Amino acid sequence: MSDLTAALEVVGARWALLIVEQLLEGPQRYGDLQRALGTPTNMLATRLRELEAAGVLVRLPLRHNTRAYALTDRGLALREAIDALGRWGAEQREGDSGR
Amino acid sequence: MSDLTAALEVVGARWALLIVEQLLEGPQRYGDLQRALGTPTNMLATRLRELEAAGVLVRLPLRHNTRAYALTDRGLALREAIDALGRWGAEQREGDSGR
DNA sequence: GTCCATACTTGCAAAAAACAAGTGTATTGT
DNA sequence: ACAATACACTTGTTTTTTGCAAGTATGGAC
Repeated sequence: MSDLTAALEVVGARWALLIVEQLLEGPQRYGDLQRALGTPTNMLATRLRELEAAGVLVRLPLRHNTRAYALTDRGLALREAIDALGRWGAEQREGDSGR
Repeated sequence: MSDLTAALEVVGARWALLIVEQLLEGPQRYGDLQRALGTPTNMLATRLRELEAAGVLVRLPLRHNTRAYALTDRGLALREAIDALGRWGAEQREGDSGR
């Protein structure tokens, strides 16, 4: 199993990288993520559970029954990969006319 | 739609990035990819069609009924992102004992 | 106590992926 | 000429994942 396979097992599922990208802007609550990304609520709940289990993020209890999701060091370390993919995606769109 | 979303629309599907990673080592034939990655054959065919349509790779006819798949410039430009994800995946595995 | 917000869960349908088997074309061996 | 083999796929069918809609649990605010 390659290093890339190992990475994709954790963040290869749909929505996973988008959730991490959103959290790179700072800790956010469930509803914030949902509104920002448009993720179906059951998928968001599932992904957050998996990413927490993988040590990418943690739940921080706020007041009442609310909590914030925040990236761990491991999660923050995805910034480089996310930026690289984002740059590629941007280049992609520049030359769209040709396709 | 963010740049990351644009990128994931092209290479976010299962197997897509693994196929590109494999082709970073040079043009290869269908059977080579299948053996190297263990991809189900119908999925491999589907992904190759999609990646070709997206301009990530091209089919090069060899002799007879064989062809090689080779990355375009756009495909080669994924190297940075793949390397970054691979490095993250490798770090991930170093600290596995804790989970 | 009623209303609202937040953070989910549950049930079901649709889409995607995996598995298994088969097809068409050319090549090699006899 | 004919059988056996290689290559690049396609075609069903089952299983898994995703999406949609609705409902539940908890904690204030009024």
